[in-house]
Amino acid sequence: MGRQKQTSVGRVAGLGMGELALLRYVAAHHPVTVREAAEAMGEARGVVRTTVLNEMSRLVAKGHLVRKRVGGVWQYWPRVQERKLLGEVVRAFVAGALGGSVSPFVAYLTEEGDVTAEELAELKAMVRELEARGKGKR
Amino acid sequence: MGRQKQTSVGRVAGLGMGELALLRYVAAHHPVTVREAAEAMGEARGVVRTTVLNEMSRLVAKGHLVRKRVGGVWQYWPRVQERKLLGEVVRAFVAGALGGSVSPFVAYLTEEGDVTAEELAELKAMVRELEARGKGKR
DNA sequence: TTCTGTTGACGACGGGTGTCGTCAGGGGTA
DNA sequence: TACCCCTGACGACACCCGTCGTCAACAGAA
Repeated sequence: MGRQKQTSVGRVAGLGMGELALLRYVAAHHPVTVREAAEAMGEARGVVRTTVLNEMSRLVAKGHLVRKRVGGVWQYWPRVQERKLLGEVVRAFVAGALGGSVSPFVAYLTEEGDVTAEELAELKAMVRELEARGKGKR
Repeated sequence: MGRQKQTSVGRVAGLGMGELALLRYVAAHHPVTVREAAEAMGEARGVVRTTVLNEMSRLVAKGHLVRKRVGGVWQYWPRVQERKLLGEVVRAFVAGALGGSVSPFVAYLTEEGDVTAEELAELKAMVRELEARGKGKR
């Protein structure tokens, strides 16, 4: 699949799209070497090894990744759990792009979100709890 | 409220944070003149008139805003409804930053989303419908 | 008509990201 | 030991976006 410009769709919390994609990959497959990540990213985004290497360095510099030398090669780990990371990302997005309102998201979910069974169960539980507590505001 | 660096938190769908904030403002108050927008943005983000003017021009160039000369001044309108715009933004975010999965978002809602009563009702309806249809996947 | 404040069009700059190419080390293998 | 492939560290560039400053065109007020 060919390269794409992919300039600025979805930057969040001090991370660019490329960095975020890479970070997600590492979070899902750690520990990871540059080679592995480069291959995955190469396939997913069509980028070269040095690009990935650079991004990983930046990620380390930004404190999102940590690395340790193992057998002559560096291996990378995410600094925080993926769940936590994405939570942060979502929070930043809601605050920054949506001005703090979750309505657009709720609308999105309602209209076309591919909600899995687990997610549905989660939502159901949330709805039940919020209703019980009468926590819905305004 | 002071200025902030606010470099890259939340870029989406070919729009920067500043542009998006401005676009939201216009969508919520159209028709709007540069002066009005500049005052609002000046207060909200601490930016100068020419900055807003520039952003509005870019937004026009990108096709997100249209303008019409009224009494010697340009007035701006959003090209699409705010609801549609934000839907697009959310879609881009989910696809780009979350890799297509809405889980992080559901988790966010569950944990700390300030869900209003209307949103809660919407979610409830959605849950009911999805359950009825057995549409939850996997 | 002349002066003054308002508008817009441009042009600039700096930083952050995406993307590479190049070059120097290091480890095995002939 | 001499060579070759794999790794990383750097340095470079192009773009986009946030932010301004400047200057010319205009519309009223005097």
